[in-house]
Amino acid sequence: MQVASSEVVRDINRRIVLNLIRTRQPISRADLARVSGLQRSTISLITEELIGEHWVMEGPTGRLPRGRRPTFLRLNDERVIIGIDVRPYQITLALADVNGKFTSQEVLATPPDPKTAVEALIQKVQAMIRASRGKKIQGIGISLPGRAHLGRLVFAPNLKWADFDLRSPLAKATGLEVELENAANACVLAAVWFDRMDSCQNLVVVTVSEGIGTGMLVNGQIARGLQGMAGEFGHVPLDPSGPACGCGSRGCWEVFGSNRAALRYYHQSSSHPAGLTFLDLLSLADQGNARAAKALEKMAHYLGRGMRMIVAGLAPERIIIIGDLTRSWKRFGPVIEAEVQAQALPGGCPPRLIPVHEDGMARLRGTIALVLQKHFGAVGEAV
Amino acid sequence: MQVASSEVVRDINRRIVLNLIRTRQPISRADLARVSGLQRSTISLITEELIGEHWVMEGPTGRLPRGRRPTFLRLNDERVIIGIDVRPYQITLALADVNGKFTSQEVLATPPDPKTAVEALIQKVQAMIRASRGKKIQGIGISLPGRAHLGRLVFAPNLKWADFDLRSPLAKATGLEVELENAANACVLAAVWFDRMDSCQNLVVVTVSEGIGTGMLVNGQIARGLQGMAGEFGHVPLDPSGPACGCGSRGCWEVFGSNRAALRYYHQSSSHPAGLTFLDLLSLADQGNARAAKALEKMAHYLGRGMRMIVAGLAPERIIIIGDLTRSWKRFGPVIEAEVQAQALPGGCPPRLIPVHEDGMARLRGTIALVLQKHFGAVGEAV
DNA sequence: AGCGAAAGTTCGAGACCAGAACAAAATGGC
DNA sequence: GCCATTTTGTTCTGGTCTCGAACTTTCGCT
Repeated sequence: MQVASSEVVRDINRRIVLNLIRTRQPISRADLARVSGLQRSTISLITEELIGEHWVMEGPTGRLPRGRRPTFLRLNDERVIIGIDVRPYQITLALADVNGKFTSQEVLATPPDPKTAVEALIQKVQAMIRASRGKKIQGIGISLPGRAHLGRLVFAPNLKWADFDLRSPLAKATGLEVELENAANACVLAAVWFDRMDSCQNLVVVTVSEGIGTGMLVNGQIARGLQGMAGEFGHVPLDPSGPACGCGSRGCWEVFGSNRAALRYYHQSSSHPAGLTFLDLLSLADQGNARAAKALEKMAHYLGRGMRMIVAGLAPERIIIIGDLTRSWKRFGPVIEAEVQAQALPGGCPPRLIPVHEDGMARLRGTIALVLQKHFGAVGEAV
Repeated sequence: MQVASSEVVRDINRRIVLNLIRTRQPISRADLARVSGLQRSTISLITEELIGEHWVMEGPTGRLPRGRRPTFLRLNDERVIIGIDVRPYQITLALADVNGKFTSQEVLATPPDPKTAVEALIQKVQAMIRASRGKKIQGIGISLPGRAHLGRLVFAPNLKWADFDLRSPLAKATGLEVELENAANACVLAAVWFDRMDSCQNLVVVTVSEGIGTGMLVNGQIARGLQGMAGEFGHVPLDPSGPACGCGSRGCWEVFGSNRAALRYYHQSSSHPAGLTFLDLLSLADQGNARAAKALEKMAHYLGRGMRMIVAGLAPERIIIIGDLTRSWKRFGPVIEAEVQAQALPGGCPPRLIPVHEDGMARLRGTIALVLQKHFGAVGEAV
């Protein structure tokens, strides 16, 4: 029940204008008025405010067949954001401007416990703050291989960290706002904010690596559920008598459809030296190894089968698939597509499957979006 | 990109006030100011407007230990809504006021084709309009055993109607706005609007009868997905080698967890005259029939197993279960609860299971809410 | 009757947007 | 070179809305 006043009107329109500048830059005030529906006078006042706060800069003047030349506006790239991608074995820190363009990046090994991790991060971030003298840092976004709620890491089986408050110490030591988000959700944010998918109100990201993670956009908002635990489709049992899963159950989707599952299928059918990676398996299959191909096909089949839950339950417009398997999409695509098509009920149309290569940037861009939405996102919304 | 102006502010506050009156009636202007945070002066202006439009009425005056007596405000029950619940074998029409209190109700057999159904409905509705002389009808809400999109019925396997535009002819003939909604979603709306569950932002309704339907509230909004097809968890295969389902797949959740499934389990283990209903089966079990009990337990087990998709995927705060099975909750509750508990991952807390007896009113109240949300719901939201 | 207290109203100030009028800047024809 | 035309961007007025203070009304209590 957030009551509205005049200032709310300005806040709403301000965010609309800021977002239009973000997505259409460079753009003139006159064009902003046309595309937003606000009066030119109002646009002038709002942009004046935004320029005064260094969110927006005046750029070069344009050129038209007739009339006064427009002065283009664009986002001020002096405002930067720190993105941190925490993964089981390495942590990446990066600095990006508000356009999501990265300017620096560094990597460190993931410490075994969260306390030393936070200490290391504080060191690195403070160094970045010193290095980026002059540029205004808007906040820190963190992507996690698990679930965070109110700043605390509450569930991260692949990271062997205990329940820990990550936000407070970082925020305190750096004086910056810190936002935590699940990795798959971060990928959703990246898609919505930087891949021009903001027209799509219902999409799901499925990340496939050691496990399977899902991030959901429902009605244009991230679905987080109670304590941020929504999206754990990876731990739904497809076969309760299947192999044990790290989560305590048996036969979870990720036990059958993850990279690890494919390796297991392969090792079952062929005794091979351990230490084989999933990328090795892809290579083997491409070199004509029938057993490797069979293992991958089995994995693809189960991946598709699990996705039926998502297709039927959420009816998303698109499903974005992220993981090393996209490197061999010719192999996986048709199998998954067939399962998804099989799920399409009469009347509904199946989602588009979009494989996205894992260059490690999706999550990082998501962390940037995480901070951006605080300033650019709709008013009541936590996107 | 809906731009804001002063009028938007009034619209927002107006809806807030209207909703506060709805949920807390009778309530004085002073209390409205206190609870909303708006100034008393503002409340006076808004309530004056609402009284002028006959949304709100002044009621009796209250009594306080000291000071001037407050004049209570309440919703004007002259504004009424027509709710229609379409089910495979019967259609219920009802008239309710804005408080969701029903004043009349009538039933007709479901015609075999949508065209004659619409004609019959038009007749009935026009009669209701004539009968409710003086009262202002706000619109028509319709609950369907299937999915509707843009006024067209697009998926209704249990109703044997083809794709058909239900909205236009009804709206045209009656001059009223017509809203269509899936039955499970209608139950969600009923819970949110009339059962004081508006504090709960994430809940799922599971309806169990011939099939299994689900309605989802995500971030306080109904999740409809592309073409309104979200919520068809009932047609996710739990076992792809299971019995065929009406949807074309095999081994869907509803093939294992519906009333029909329990009857099948029973008939497999004991040759009994056909024509046995699910309620009969419940009675048999209560009378000590071990095979009936076994069949119901199997159904309960699968119901719970399918709910793991919902628990893991959506992490709702509550799951409301509607259907005849709630009459024997002592039998079903523990089995389902066990499965749901098994799905709770460390860090997350499992949803509360709430059995709701199927008195046929949940859907009807949902149809009322469907129309109410047009006037009472948040601004941009389609709840 | 008079006082205190609470409800409800009135009124001026401030924030904001719409729309019209205006100023500025560029093009092209004469 | 000059002026009409066109487009951008600014200024100003009027209207809507909320806030907050002052005010009126209507009770109970002494």
